[in-house]
This record gives sequence, C-alpha cells and structure tokens, in this order.
Amino acid sequence: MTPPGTPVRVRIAPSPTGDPHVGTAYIALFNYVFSRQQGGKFVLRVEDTDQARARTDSEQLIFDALHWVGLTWDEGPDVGGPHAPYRQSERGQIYRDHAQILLDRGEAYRCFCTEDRLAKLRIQQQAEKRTPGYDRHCRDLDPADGERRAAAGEPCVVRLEVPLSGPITFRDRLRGEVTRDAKEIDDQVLLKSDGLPTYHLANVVDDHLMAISHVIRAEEWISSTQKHVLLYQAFGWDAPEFIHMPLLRNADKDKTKISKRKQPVSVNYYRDIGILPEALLNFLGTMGWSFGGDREKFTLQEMIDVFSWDRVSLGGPVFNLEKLTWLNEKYLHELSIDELADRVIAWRLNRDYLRSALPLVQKRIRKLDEVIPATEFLFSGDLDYTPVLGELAVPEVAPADVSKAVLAYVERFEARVGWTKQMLEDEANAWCTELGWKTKHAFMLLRVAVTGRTATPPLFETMVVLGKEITRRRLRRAAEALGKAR
RNA sequence: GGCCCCAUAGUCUAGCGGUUAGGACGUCGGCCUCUCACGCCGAAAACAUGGGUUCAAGUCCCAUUGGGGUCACCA
Repeated sequence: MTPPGTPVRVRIAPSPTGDPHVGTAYIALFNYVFSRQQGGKFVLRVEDTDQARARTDSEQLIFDALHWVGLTWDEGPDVGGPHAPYRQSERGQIYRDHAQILLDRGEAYRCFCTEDRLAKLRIQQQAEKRTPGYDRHCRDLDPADGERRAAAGEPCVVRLEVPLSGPITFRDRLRGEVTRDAKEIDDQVLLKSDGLPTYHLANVVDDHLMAISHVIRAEEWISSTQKHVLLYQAFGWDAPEFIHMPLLRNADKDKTKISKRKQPVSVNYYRDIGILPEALLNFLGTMGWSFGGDREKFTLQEMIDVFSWDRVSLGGPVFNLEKLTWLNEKYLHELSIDELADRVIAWRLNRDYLRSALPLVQKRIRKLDEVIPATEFLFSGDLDYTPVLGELAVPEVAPADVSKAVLAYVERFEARVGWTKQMLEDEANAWCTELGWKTKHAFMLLRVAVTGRTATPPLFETMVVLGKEITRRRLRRAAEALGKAR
C-alpha cells in the first residue's frame, strides 16, 4: 500500500493497436483529473509489447486524440521525462533483467512447452470439462538445466511460480478488499519467447520503476490484479493503490463493454460527426462519476476542483449518444459566432478536407452553387435511409440477407490495416464474388448505404474521404435499417 | 462453466437509516411564435426478489435472481 505522503504519480498506458478508443480517453480523464487535483504527475506510457498487434500509426493517433479532448501529460514518449523511455518496446532489457531477478530468486521458472503442446492441453482440458490452465509441466525442472537450455538457444518463456493455494488480497479504493485464491491463478507467462514481456511483467515493473502511486484503470483488470500483487511481493516492492473504474457499456440490448462491433468507439468518430472535444470530455466525466448538486455540465477545471472518488458509482455506465448530443448542443449554443465559425472551419470547412472532397465532384458541377448539394453526404454524420429504402437492396435477395452481407463487407475491411481506395475496392470485389452478386447491384447497395443516394462520385474514393469511422457507422446503420425492413 | 465485480425509471445519476425517492437525457402534452429550432411549463416512468438487523431500510447483512468482467507467449 502506498505510504501516506507519497507524491501522486498516475499513468495512462494505452496499447497502440488500433483507433484511439473512448475508453482510453475515459480512463485518461480520471487519471488526469486526480493528478491535477493532487498536484501530482500524469505519465503516458505506451504498452507496445505485442509485436503482432502493434501498429505504427496508432500511437500518434492516440496522442492526437487525447490532445484533441484537451488532456496533456507530464511525462511520455513524446515529451520525455526522468523515467524514459516511456515506450515499452524500448525497455526490453529492463524486463529481461527483472525476469532474471525472479528466476534467480526462485520466484519464476523457464518453461519450454511448445505452443502446440499448450494447445493440445487446452483441448484436452475442455473435453474433460476442466478449467483450462497451464499444467505446470516445467515448474519442477532443474533451474540450472533450464539456464543451460536457454543459453543453448532453446526457445522458452519465463513463468511466475504462483503459490498453489492461499488467499491473495488487494484493496481497491472503490470496492474495498478483493480476494482470489491462488489456486485460481495460472503460472503467468512473464517473458514471451520473443524476449518481450507480457502485460503483467511490464506493467508491474514499469509502475514500480516510474514510481506510480495510484493505478487508475478499468474494471476489466480486477481479476489480473492479484497476479500483479504476487509480482510486487516476488520483487519485494510495495504495491501502488488500485482504483478500478467501471467499464463503459454498449447502448445495445446487451450491455457488454463498449466495442466497435456494437457502436462507434473511436474518439475520431465523435470528432468527425461534429462533437466538440469539451463536450465529449464533459460527457465522459458524467460516466460513473457525478459532479454533485444536479450539475451535469462542467469544465475540466471545475471537475478537478471538486473531484472525489466518493462520487464514483460502480454500475457500468451505458455510453449513450443521445445524451452526448444534448450536452454537445449546450456547448455549441454557447459559443460566440466567431468561435462557432472557427469550429466549423476546423471541422470540415477547411482547405485540407475540401481538397480531398472536391476532386470527387469537380466534374459533376457546373456552378459553384452546386458544390454543397453535390457533397452534402460528405458533411453529415448519420443518414436517413427511409427515402432510399427501395434502393437499399439487391434484386431477388431478402433484406435480412442483404443486411448480413453489408456487415460482412464491414468485417472485411476491419480485418485490414490502412484505409485506401485499393484496399476497399479489392475487398468489395472479393466480397461480391463470394456472394455471387453482380457488382452493379452490390456496389449500388454500398453506395446507397454510404451516401444515401444512387447518384454519387466513385464509391471507394468517397469512402476514403469519409473515413473509416463514418463509413463503418453508415454501413452498420444501413444494415440495421435492412434488418428492420420485412 | 470456475473465480471476481456490480444492482434507484429505457439511459446517466442524487440519496450515505426517518425524503411526497431529487435532477438530467429520451418520450408525450402544453406555452411562446411568421415556420422550425431554442427557451419555458407540465406528464408518464425507478429503489430486481426473498430473508434478516432496527422503533424505522433504497440506504446495513445474507441468499436468490439478473447484468458485467476475466480465465492467451493480447493488452
């Protein structure tokens, strides 16, 4: 437990694996507010130890998104700081050294099991309806032998030697003591065979080395926290204070944690549909936390001034676009006309956006007054499909199947990195072939879904200009509209 | 399924033993008004269930139910 008087140091630790997530902004907000109120430091650390999933462009997108909503950090990869580097991929030696410490202390062991063996083990356990988990096959190998084999280049991982049983407890600031029995916990992999650490090792080592006093993160980490407690003990370190915020939920029927399959999760989506950053931040501040005194609209500074963990409620809040929009309206209406003009320009009426949009319509207009009508769908968020429901179709195919097909196309581009005309077109062609539909019909379907019209500029160029967030949203809404049609 | 977390209207929430259970979004109705919107006024709408504890329970305890998270060489 953090001793009293310890300087407050908190962190946000995003993993650069995709679009900047509202959940990241949400947790960052609470870290930021708490650090500011306490006169502490806010650290941004990039957790990019997954080579397969890390994307180079994602890190910058996350920085930009956090800056866009108005959050800044005192230490991080871009601004430096006394505990640099702040990118875990650049701290490999630190983790290897610490894994070695645990190995030397007998708190961890080398495991030479192949992925193939683990997979078979898993299948067998499932067949026997046993709880899946590592069978500790390598736990009792002679450590000296393990060192020799590793030195000889045999691939291996390092696992934590978790006690066979006994309660492991930590105190969550919002929930009190949370206990799990050690027998429920696997011998966690700490160091992967590629030499990089897993989340658990890297996180604990960095939080300690970076003198993090309070770990403020999402509820999904609760059941991992005992593993972290074990690691702190194994190193002989004091653990920080843990504060697990509730998880943002989908507005859908099922209230699972917010996910892009269900609704937009990228901060950039909200930016692109014209949500003001201060409104989004304010809205996130009302998720699981209340200002008190019936206040719903408040500035970041006001939140800092009155912030208290006592005002956190633990039911997972549904991220409700209606209410966000209402709050946004409030902010929008209070802007001076000059400010409003600036916001609109920054949003879409800027040179960059026009330069990307105008090539699509230049040959389709005869007078300047036709620009706005011709490009109207490039300046809107959700579309109304009721007037074009008849066109949102493929001959001889049931609406429900058309709906599924639209979602299948979304899945196709979700699986691809980048957002280019070529990629979108390739996927559309493959999708069309798979369905056995005429491209003429299939592409018209997509066209209407994406633009709400039948006469438009070339489809894939249009999608590129609109961006992934809005395109995805429109296709999903079109699929929904089709699902409702009989 | 095991383990863990959670539980006030459709949604976000106030409530920290004694309230006509408050506010907000959304919905519906009305006022304002050249239209629409804003704004204003009003209405419907909640303490999951069952046991305790207590003079008194939305508030404390337990169980049930329901929801969620987690069980990777992902974070």
